[in-house]
Amino acid sequence: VDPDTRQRVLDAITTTGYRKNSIALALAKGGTQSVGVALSALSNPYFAELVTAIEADMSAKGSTLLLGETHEDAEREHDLVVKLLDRRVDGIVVAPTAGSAERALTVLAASSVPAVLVDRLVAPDRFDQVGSDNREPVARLVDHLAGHGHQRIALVAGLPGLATSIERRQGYLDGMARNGLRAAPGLTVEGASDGASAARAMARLWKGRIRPTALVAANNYMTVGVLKYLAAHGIRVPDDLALCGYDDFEWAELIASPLTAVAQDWATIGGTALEMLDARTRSPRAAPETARIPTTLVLRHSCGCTGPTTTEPITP
Amino acid sequence: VDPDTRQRVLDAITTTGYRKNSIALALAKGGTQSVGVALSALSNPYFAELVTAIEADMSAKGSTLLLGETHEDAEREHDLVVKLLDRRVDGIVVAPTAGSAERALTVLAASSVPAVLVDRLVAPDRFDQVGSDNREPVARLVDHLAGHGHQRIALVAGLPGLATSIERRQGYLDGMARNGLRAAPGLTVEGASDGASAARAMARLWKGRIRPTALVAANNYMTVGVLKYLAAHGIRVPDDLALCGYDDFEWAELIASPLTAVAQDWATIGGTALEMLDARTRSPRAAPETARIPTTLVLRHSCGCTGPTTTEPITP
DNA sequence: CTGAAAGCGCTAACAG
DNA sequence: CTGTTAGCGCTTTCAG
Repeated sequence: VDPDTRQRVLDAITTTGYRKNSIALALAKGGTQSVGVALSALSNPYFAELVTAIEADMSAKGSTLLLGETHEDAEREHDLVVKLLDRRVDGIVVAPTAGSAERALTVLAASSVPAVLVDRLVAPDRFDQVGSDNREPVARLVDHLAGHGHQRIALVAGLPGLATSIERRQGYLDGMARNGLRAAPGLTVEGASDGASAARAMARLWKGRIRPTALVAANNYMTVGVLKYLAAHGIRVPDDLALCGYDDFEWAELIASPLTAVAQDWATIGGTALEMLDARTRSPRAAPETARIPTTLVLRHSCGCTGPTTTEPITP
Repeated sequence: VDPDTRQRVLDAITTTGYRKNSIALALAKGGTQSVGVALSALSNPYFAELVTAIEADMSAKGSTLLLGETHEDAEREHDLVVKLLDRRVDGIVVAPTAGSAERALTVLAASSVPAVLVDRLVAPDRFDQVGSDNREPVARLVDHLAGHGHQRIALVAGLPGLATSIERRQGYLDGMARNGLRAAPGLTVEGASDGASAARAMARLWKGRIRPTALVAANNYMTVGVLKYLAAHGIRVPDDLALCGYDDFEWAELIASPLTAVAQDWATIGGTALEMLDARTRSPRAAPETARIPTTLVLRHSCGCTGPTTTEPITP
């Protein structure tokens, strides 16, 4: 370009206060430089980590994040996905709720927009997916509790139908089996993945026929619900009941008996999700890929351990 | 419309699998049915509550949320705001960082896009604003501590330059003054609004010339940082040091000594922000308005209280 | 009430 | 290397 003409244009830009119109740009060339994120758990603390990771990667690429909440409801999730598609996002990241397969995922699969499933990995054959390993970590929690001598180890399981709930429950069963322990039906109670229902589930468990001496809670909210019940009823951790949870959180070390938990690596999950979106954009017909991100076992005191906190990677 | 023609069109829509193109729609009629949110604290837990509230309102209106993180950096915040403006969002919600006035806010004010400031209320004359009351609640925390007989009450203050830090510090000064207490300079230490710096600040305080018997921490992260320091050094709460914090959180009741804290009403803040955006869209030239949302004092045990948790509204 | 045409702000493919 | 023109998919305006 002629340096003179260039300057003339640049001047015009500044004097006019010109700003590009991303809308017109998107219409003209197709491609909106944006990706949609549909989460079923906006209200969950770990959401912040995941979104932060995704946002960081996207803003580095000059792209924008469209965020929507599905409220763990297949219908709303479907509407959200359609809305995102209408907005012509370049890609979609979704943590599918129970029942997604018949609604949102069908629409997504039919569209040609790159999509990746996070956290709840329900369609390995149709979508790229990335999430934590769920099964082995819970089995390891059971191993650990069994190692402390516990035999009646209970599980407060998450919302039935969610992939994570199912996998973690399977891990519990694995753990009990390989430690020669009987996973009596009364030892498993179900909640709705939130604190209140976990507290109710805990009540049922405590009043049940076989009272456990140890317990694993299937996610952070349920751990909190259980802890609140225990605190309210003067049940001491780990003396009266040893406790482990899936999901670590910032305050886990500050609670009365510092929590032993499985920590997920959300930053890596978010980063991987975007990489997968990229890869799919480049080669749309490649075979779908599923990535399981390793977790970390954080041993504090609620399980019965004493001494300083230790950490160990869990490899599947 | 002729019912016959109507049917013909409807049929065409379903057979073609037609979907509206929001991009073209936006270009043609102007107005994108979207609002941008620029937060300096994506990583902060209360962010989830705020964003959830905003998202809920927006999705009810069929609008979409564009989310961006500013990393507490005026430059990045500026770039984000420009990007959002380029995308022709219908409105912008921003929690301004220190130094915004010269960058992002200038751009925003020059644009004709409705904007509202949340949390950090720095420009009452130029923007609509909504956030919690900061000053009186902290003063009330000091009142409460003084009521327990404390005289050397310390403050772990937040990042200098942030409106919230300044207001909360002022509240501390108010409280000390009206209880006839001397706010010795050594009793106030500054952090960067995060846990690690709060822990360092706490160390300085504890090793300082006048050791406090009570303390208020300026936000949730700093409270956590302080708690970690105390736990690591075997300092007991509230026996060795009584503690109160600004910001309540889910696990506050589960920590070793349940935390006495000021709870913000994020749902109302988010809802109000969107209402203000609406109002401004309707009447662009109305005078800027600032709303202060009342907070709640949650009395647990870390302050020295015993017995059940009580709650009281704080009116400015 | 229907069909055709112009234009939203931009890029891409052309002539000049 | 410059200037012009034709769309991107939609709404709006205007004839028919």
